[in-house]
Amino acid sequence: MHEALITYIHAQLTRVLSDDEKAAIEKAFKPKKLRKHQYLLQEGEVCKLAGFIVKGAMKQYSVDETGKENILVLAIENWWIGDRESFSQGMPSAYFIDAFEETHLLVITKEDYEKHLSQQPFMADLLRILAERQSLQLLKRVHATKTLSAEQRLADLEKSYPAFLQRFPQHIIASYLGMTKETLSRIRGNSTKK
Amino acid sequence: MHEALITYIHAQLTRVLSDDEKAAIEKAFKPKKLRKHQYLLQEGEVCKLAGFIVKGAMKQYSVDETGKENILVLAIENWWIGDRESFSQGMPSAYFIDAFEETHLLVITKEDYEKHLSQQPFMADLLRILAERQSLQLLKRVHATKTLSAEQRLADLEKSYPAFLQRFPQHIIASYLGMTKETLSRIRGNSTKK
DNA sequence: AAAAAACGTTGACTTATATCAACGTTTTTC
DNA sequence: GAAAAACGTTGATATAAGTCAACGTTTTTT
Repeated sequence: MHEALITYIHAQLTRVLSDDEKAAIEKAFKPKKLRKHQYLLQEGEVCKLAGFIVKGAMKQYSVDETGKENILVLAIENWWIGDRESFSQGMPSAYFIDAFEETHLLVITKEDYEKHLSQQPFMADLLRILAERQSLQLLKRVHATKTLSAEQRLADLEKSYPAFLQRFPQHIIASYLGMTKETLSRIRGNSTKK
Repeated sequence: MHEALITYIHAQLTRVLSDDEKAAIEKAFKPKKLRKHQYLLQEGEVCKLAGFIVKGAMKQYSVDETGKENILVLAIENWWIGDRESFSQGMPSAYFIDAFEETHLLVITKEDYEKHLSQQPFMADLLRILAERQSLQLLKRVHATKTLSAEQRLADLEKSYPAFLQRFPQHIIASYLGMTKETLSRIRGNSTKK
C-alpha cells in the first residue's frame, strides 16, 4: 500500500528508512480513492488533507467571475497535491482541487502529522527538500512567464514535463501555461508543420 | 554586527537562540559591504554566497539578447538574496545580482555552512520555514501573473509590499511586475486621477 | 556648477494573444 | 448505440500591452 511513498521518500533523502520510520509513515498516511471529477478541496473550504499521488492525475485551479478555470498546478504519480497555505495556516482556500482521472492517494491530516511524524527528524529534512525544490520550480515558472512567448513556454513544458502533455488535454495544458486553447492549438500547428 | 540576523531568526523560529547557536551564526556569517551597482553575482558564475540584507536594496535579474534587464527578485532589509539553485547545486547562474544602493550584507559560503551550521538542528527548521514561505509567495506570484491585469498586479504589490514602491524607481518595479515602464506610468496616471 | 545620466511621461503605431463563433471529431454517458 | 458532452481547429475581429520616439525633469557625476 505505502511502498510507492516509501520509495519516493527514500529517493528524496538518499538514504533508506528504518523500520520505525516506515511504521510512522504507514500510520500517518491513509489511502484515499477519488473518482474522476471528484473534489479533494473546494474554494472556501479549509484544506484538511495533503496528498501523495500513487496513481492518477489531479489539478488545482481557481475559478473567476465568468466561470473560467485557471489552472495553477497539475500533478500526476509521485507528486504532492494540496493547498499548503490553507493546510498549514488553516485559512479558507482560494482553489479547487479535483481528480482528473480516477486517482489513488495517500493522504495525511495535520493531526496525524503531529501525532506520528512531527517528532521524526527525517521529516524536517524531507519537508525542507520538497519546499526548496518547489520554490526553485516556481521561480523558473515566474521567470518563464516574464520572458518567454507562448510558443517558448510550450517548448519549455515539452522539455521539462513531457508527461503532462500526454496526460492532460490541450485546454488544460493551455490554461496551465497561461494561454487560451485556441492559441495553443495554433502554436502546435506551427511547430508540427516546421 | 549580527544582531539583525539573530533577531530575524529568532522571529522565524518563534524561540530564542542559545548562546551556542548564536556563536555558530556569528562564525558562519561574515559581513560584506557592496557599493551601489556592485555585483554579488554575474551570469555564468557559480553563486558562492548566500546573503542576508542588513541594510540596503538589491535586485536579481536576467539580461536578454537585446540587453534588456528582466527583474525576477527585489530584496531589501531582512530579506535573503542569492541564486539558490546555483548556490546549492554548484551550477552556473543565469542571473545577475547587484546592489541597487549601498548595501550591508551578512554572507555565508557553503563551506562555512557545512562547518558551523549543518549540524545545528535549528537550521533544518529555519531553512524549511524560509523555503515554505518562499514557495507560497511564488505560487501567489504565478497565480497573479496568470489572472490579473497590469493594473491589478500593481495594486497587489502596493498592498503586499508597499516598501518596494518607495525604494525602487518605476522602471525597476515595472520589470518586476512584468510590464514596461510606459505601461506602469499610464496605469499610475489612471489610479491617481480616479 | 556644468555635463551627463537616469527617470518619468505622453503620443502614435504595432503586435501577440484573447475573444467570439462555427464546425467536425472523438469520447463519455445512460 | 444514440444522445450529449468534451475536445480540437480555424477564421474574423478586438484589445491589452509593447515598441519606438520625443521631451522635460530630476539626480548623479566630476
